[in-house]
Amino acid sequence: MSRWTPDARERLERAAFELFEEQGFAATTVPQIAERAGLTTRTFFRHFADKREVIYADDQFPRMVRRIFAEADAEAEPLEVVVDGIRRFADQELEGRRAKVLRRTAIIRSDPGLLERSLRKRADLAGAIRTGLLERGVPSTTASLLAQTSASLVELALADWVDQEGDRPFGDIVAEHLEALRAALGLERRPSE
Amino acid sequence: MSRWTPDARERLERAAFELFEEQGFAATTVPQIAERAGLTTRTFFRHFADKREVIYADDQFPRMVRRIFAEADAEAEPLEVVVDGIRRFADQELEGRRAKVLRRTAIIRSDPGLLERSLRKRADLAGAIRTGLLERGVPSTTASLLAQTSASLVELALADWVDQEGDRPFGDIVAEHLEALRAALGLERRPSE
DNA sequence: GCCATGATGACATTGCGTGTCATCGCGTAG
DNA sequence: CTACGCGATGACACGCAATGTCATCATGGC
Repeated sequence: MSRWTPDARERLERAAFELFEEQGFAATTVPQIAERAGLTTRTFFRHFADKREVIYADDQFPRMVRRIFAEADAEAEPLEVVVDGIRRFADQELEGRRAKVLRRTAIIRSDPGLLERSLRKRADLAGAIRTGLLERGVPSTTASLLAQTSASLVELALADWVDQEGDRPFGDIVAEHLEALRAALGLERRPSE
Repeated sequence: MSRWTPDARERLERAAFELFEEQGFAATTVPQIAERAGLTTRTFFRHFADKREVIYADDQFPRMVRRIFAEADAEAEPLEVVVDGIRRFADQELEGRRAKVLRRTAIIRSDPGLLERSLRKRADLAGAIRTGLLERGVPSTTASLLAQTSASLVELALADWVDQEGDRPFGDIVAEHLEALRAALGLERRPSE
């Protein structure tokens, strides 16, 4: 095929994960990652904007949000669109990836800089949901609040899903947290339909 | 007094704000800030962990959270404690600072790195609220969700308060957003549609 | 067979952030 | 009054992240 083996990006990602786990994020230099991947430092930065981004190389949230709004029932309530969409996506795509998510989470939790970056990913998720809601005609303030709420639910549910002893489905955890939030806000549960 | 003029930190903060507004955040170097403040680069980093932190030198949120829980009615509902506390603090301390908040907000919005840092400040706020709620005996999940919700309300209300044409009180905006969120989450009262 | 394209290498550069030691005024013990 | 420790700063060196720029060279279309 090419002059170069064509999986440069994947090799960089693999090398980075390995080194971060072996030595820690801060102690790993970009030249080290590049060397293990058989590439140069400059090439690393052609594939990833900075050293932190390599951790999110296979971030699934943008794809999730696109699918959620692409498959959404036109009649459904805004929040149901998002929560049901999250559940469907998680059942199909997240449950089989627990090991990889665990690896990434452990690395992120070990470094303040990566924690900060994960907050940007959370904000990006909220922003994408907000955009989707706006396109459905949801008013701006409501869209922002529901998007932030959805991101909070995902964030907290993901942490619980990663830390749990058992194997409760991610979607169930999200749904339970939503009910807990409704209760804390003083709202009644919707009558079953 | 001291050998040195005793307001090094304040001088650094002033110099940084000026230079960020004159040249932009990215185009301003730490040596420039230090020079304008009559200090050295090394001293800058003794007062601020990094170049971004200088923007938050007078961050009021930690103090706000301490006061909220110190003055909280022991009987009040968790969410009311937080929202009422925010309103009281904002009425007393925020309304007079709009000009300064506007300056900071403009700088933050101009730079992706500062936006990312502001997300950490939001997370710190949520974490502090969560801790306060836990100490009041609120269950862990509820405390996390209410803390995230409170942080979202503050974040969005602050943006609206900064961008507004008029001068609606910050506390009123928070309260309105909370009602909007309740409406968006409470699906049980829907006569039609 | 020639050339545009695109990915990579090689090299230089800027600036953030840190470690380390020296300096020097101040307060305090003796 | 002197000596000493303390604390803030200066001076200097350094590693590394991140970017700009030009060269290289296989591939695929013409």
